[in-house]
Amino acid sequence: MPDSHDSDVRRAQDLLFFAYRDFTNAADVLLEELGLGRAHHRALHFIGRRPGMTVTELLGILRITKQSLARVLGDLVTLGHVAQTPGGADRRQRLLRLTQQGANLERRLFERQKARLSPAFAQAGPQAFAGFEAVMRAIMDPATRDVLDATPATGDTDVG
Amino acid sequence: MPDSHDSDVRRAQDLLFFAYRDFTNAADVLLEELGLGRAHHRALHFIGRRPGMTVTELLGILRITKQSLARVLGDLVTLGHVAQTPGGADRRQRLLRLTQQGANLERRLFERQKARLSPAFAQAGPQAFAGFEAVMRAIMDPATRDVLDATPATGDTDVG
DNA sequence: CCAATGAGTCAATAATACTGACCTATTATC
DNA sequence: GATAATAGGTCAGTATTATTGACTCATTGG
Repeated sequence: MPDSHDSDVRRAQDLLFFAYRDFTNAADVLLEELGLGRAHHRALHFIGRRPGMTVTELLGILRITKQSLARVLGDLVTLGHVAQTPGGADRRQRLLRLTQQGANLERRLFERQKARLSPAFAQAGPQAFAGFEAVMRAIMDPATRDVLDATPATGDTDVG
Repeated sequence: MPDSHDSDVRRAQDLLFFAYRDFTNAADVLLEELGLGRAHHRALHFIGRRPGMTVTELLGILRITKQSLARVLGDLVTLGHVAQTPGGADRRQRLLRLTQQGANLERRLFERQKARLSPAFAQAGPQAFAGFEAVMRAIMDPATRDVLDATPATGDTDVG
C-alpha cells in the first residue's frame, strides 16, 4: 500500500525527467552545428567550472570510464578547445583548461541554457530558487554535495 | 561581460547535472540485475503514469524515434511487463498498459528512487518542495508543462 | 628499488539512439 | 468509393556514448 508521500515522489520523477530533458535540449541545436555531442558539452562545462582540474577529477564527476572520456577529450584537444598542461607539484597530472576558443564556445553553449533558465528563475522568484537549490542538494549523495561545494558559483571562467 | 544572474545559472547547471545523475543511478543496480536499461525504466514509468496511452504519446514524451522505442517496448512486451490492446474508438491504436508483473517491477524501481527522494523532501521541507516544483515547471517548454499537467500526481498505478 | 598512481591506449562489445525507406490496417476526407 | 492521412510496425545501416580488461609509460613516494 502506497504511503502518503508517494504522490510527491511520482510528481518529482516527472519534474526531473521533463525539466532535465528540456534543459539539455537547449544547447542541442548549437552542438549539432558544431558536430559535437552532449558529452563534449559536459566536459567543456566542468573544465570551465574548475580550471586546472585533473583527468581523474573529471572522470569522477562525469562518472564515465577513462576510455569514454578519452574520445571526448581527444576531440576537444584536437579542435583546440581544451589545453592540457603538466601539473606543477605532480608532473604525471595533465591539468585541464579551456583555451580562449574553448571558453568562447562554452560561453555560446551557456547562453543557450541561460536563455531557458534565467527567465524561469525570474518568474519563480528567489524564494522558489532557494527551495529548488535545497531540494536538488538533498537529492544528491553526500559525496556529490562535497564535490559540488568544491566548485564556486561564479559565472566567470578563468582561462589559463 | 556576464550579468548578475550568471552565477545562478552556473549553479543551476551543476545542480541539475548532479541531482539528475544521482537520481537516475538510484535504480541502476536493480535494472542491471534484470538485464534492463534506463530506457526500459522510463517506458515503464510513463506507461504506469498514464495507463492506456498510445505509442505516439509515449514517443512524444520520451522524444525518441519509433525505431528506438521499438526495441525497448518489444523487450517489455516479450518479458510480459507491458500489454498492448487495440483502441476502442480508433482500432489502429495500441493502448499501452502495465501488466500486474510490470506494475510489480515498476513498483520495485520506484521504491529505489523513493528511498532517495522522500528523505530529501522531508529534510528540505514543504516550502522548499513548492519552490522546487515551481522552478522545475518554469524550466520546461510550455508544451511540456501541458503534457505534465495531463498526468495526475497520484501514486497508484491503474493496471488494466 | 619498487609499489602505487596518473594518464593514455588497444581491442572488443553493449546500449541507446539515429535516418530513411517501406508496409499494413484503419480512419477521415473529397 | 477512391484517396489521403494517420497509427503502428519493420528493415537495413549507422552514430554516439558507454562499457570491460589488459597493457604501457612516466612519475611519485615509501
